[in-house]
Amino acid sequence: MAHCTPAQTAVLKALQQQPEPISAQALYTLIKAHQRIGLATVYRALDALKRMGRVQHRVTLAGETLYNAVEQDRHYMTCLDCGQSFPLDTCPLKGLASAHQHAGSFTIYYHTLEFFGLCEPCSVTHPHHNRYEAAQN
Amino acid sequence: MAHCTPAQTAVLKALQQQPEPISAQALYTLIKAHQRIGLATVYRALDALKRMGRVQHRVTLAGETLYNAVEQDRHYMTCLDCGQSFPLDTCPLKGLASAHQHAGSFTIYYHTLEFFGLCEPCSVTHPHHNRYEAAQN
DNA sequence: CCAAAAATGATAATCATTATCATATACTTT
DNA sequence: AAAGTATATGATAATGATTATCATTTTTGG
Repeated sequence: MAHCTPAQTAVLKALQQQPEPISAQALYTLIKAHQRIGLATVYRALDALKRMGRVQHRVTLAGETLYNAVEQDRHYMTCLDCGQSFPLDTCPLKGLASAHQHAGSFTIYYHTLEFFGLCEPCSVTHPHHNRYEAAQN
Repeated sequence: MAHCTPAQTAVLKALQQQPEPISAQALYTLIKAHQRIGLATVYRALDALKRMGRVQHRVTLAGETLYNAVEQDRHYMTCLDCGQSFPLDTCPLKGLASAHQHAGSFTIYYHTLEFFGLCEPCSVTHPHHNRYEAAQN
């Protein structure tokens, strides 16, 4: 197997058209509206595309797995309190050459990067001081 | 609820002693050997600690969820072919001030960062050229 | 100390994901 | 082009990490 199957192509193209990361189930529903495809096939295609370095996944704080095409290099700041993810304007690794091709003997296709903390509204409700040190005990 | 419960403390301390990220199930087995604790409690403690910013999770390519204490700021390069994760020596965001405290109005507690690609042995078996462009079709 | 609230442990339930298997499709050989 | 072989697919059953449930225990606050 050295090329993309029709199903994998359909999955990749659908992902490339998504404005936001999407779940496997939602992707299945989306594609199924236009062509015959099985849920298992969507999962298999996603897995294959992941291993090809074309698709990446991110698991949210709530445990949901979301997929996106790797060329959509998007990063988020996720609030630990309300769970909202705020997209960053640019990739923080922009200036880091090693992030984009090689690190030592390792060939890099893509990276994942996310920040976790408190958004402004939540840090007012739950001041940094109390929360962080409370967990220290 | 403004402080750490005994179970949460046990979970956090166990995590802080782990040389590597660990699964919830393995953590449960580990702690249970020393004290009475339920599996559901381990999961609840992990979730609470995650929301407190003390614990983070990472989901491997194989779908396994691993947890670590956030002070163990470790990053990996993961091979898409063999699935092996190679730890980085230092945090690539070391020089990025915004990564460690504030980004705009967002208070940052921790970040996750991982690179995906091919390790040297696998890139010999599966040259970059063929794999990447084959998926372009 | 006591009532109320929160956390716990055992275990059943959930559901995203994967395994199974018959069939379809793609690839290779004749 | 046909036949043989290999791979992928779709429907659906199975899986297992994780969460819900509930009686009980522990913690909190007055």
